[in-house]
Amino acid sequence: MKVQKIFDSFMGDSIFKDKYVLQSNYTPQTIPHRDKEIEQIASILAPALRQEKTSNLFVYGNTGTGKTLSIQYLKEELLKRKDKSPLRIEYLNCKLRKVADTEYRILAELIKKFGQEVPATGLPTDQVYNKFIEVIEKEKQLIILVLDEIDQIVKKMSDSFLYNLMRINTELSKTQLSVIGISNDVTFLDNIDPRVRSSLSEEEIIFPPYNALQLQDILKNRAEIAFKKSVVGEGVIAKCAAIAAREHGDARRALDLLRVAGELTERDNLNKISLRYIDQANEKIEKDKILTIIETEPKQFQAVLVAIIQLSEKNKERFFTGEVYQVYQDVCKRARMEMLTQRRIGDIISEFDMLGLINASVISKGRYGKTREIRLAISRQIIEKAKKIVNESLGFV
DNA sequence: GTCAATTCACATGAAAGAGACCACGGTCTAGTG
DNA sequence: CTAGACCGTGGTCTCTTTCATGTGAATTGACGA
Repeated sequence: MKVQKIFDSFMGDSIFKDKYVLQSNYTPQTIPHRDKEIEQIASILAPALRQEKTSNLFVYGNTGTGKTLSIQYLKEELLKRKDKSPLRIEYLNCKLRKVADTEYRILAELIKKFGQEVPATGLPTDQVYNKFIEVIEKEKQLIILVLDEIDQIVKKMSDSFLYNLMRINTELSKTQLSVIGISNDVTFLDNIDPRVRSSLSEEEIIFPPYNALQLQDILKNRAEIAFKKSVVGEGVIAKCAAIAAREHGDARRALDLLRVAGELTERDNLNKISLRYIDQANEKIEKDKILTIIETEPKQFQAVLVAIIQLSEKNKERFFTGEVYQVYQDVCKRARMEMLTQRRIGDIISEFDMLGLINASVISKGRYGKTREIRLAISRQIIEKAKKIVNESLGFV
């Protein structure tokens, strides 16, 4: 039986010793090549141990450069050392949908961390605000608030929330609050209120991308714990590192690559990861990412995607917003669904651009107007799969 | 030929509506003593 | 008398629509050489 075989191979020797080490939520003991940054941050945060308010800090760097990891590490260390001093460090990721992407929800989440509950909705925001202040003022303490992906806050709402947050110290009598903002987009500092900017980035630290050699180091460290001996073939780590280095030095990417390559190897019942599995892994990651995005997208978005795919199939490479809208209207008619306005479709298209499903750039065709030039950014094989998913979900056959 | 004005086809912004969700407080109802 | 059911009000949140304004260069058309 095939099933038995599959299970057998899982029961038998795995090439993994501890796969968890390669997952993104794993916190390693050491963080290679980040000593300098960690030291800098440490010296900024150190006053907290003496009950002094620390400067607000803005940490910037691409994804997978160890920002979050470093902060988490320092958080642990600080809390270890704090003795009885009333220091609290709260970490909050502002990107998590449905958890912390509005002012209200962030406050609610923070209040929850301080051990109180607020309803998910229904209260006026300023009431939640007051509640938050009340909660943190209950006892004298020093609070360091870590806001990961802080750029999302500004993107989704205005910067007024940050402004309030920066100002909140004036409303506090006992407690003091400092903020650490983590972002992978520096440009976001440019479009926020200068007052907020200057107080948020009292201190600024940049995490540069890892280069290929550093990535190799990181991978080696983890691979030793993650895999059994002599599982990782010649050059495998170097290749993972090279691919990830090409993509902005993203360590998370490199680790994913290694993990998926391992999984694929295991699935083929081999006990040594060879180079060709890295390529496979690279494809698989890309494909999975795109397909899950497509799958989870709402119907209207899928309809737009259908339109884009149809256009790219017949009408050569590039096309424009207006064309997409026309085909989209057609798609809607066939699927018997409501049509959205062109205004909205424009937004949807730019969201696709952000997701990386398409490449779109605004161009001017002079006399013939200004529009977005759109190109599908999905490879052929994935398109077929994507088409299937989307057609099914819209009820086409 | 040169130069500014024109014009297109949208982009981009702001505001506001619709519909879903929810908390809160007041009123009504039925069950209890 | 009281707990619970049932409303109405007022709040948030998301997705949209409506209205308004912006925009970059090909085209046009007037102008001067």
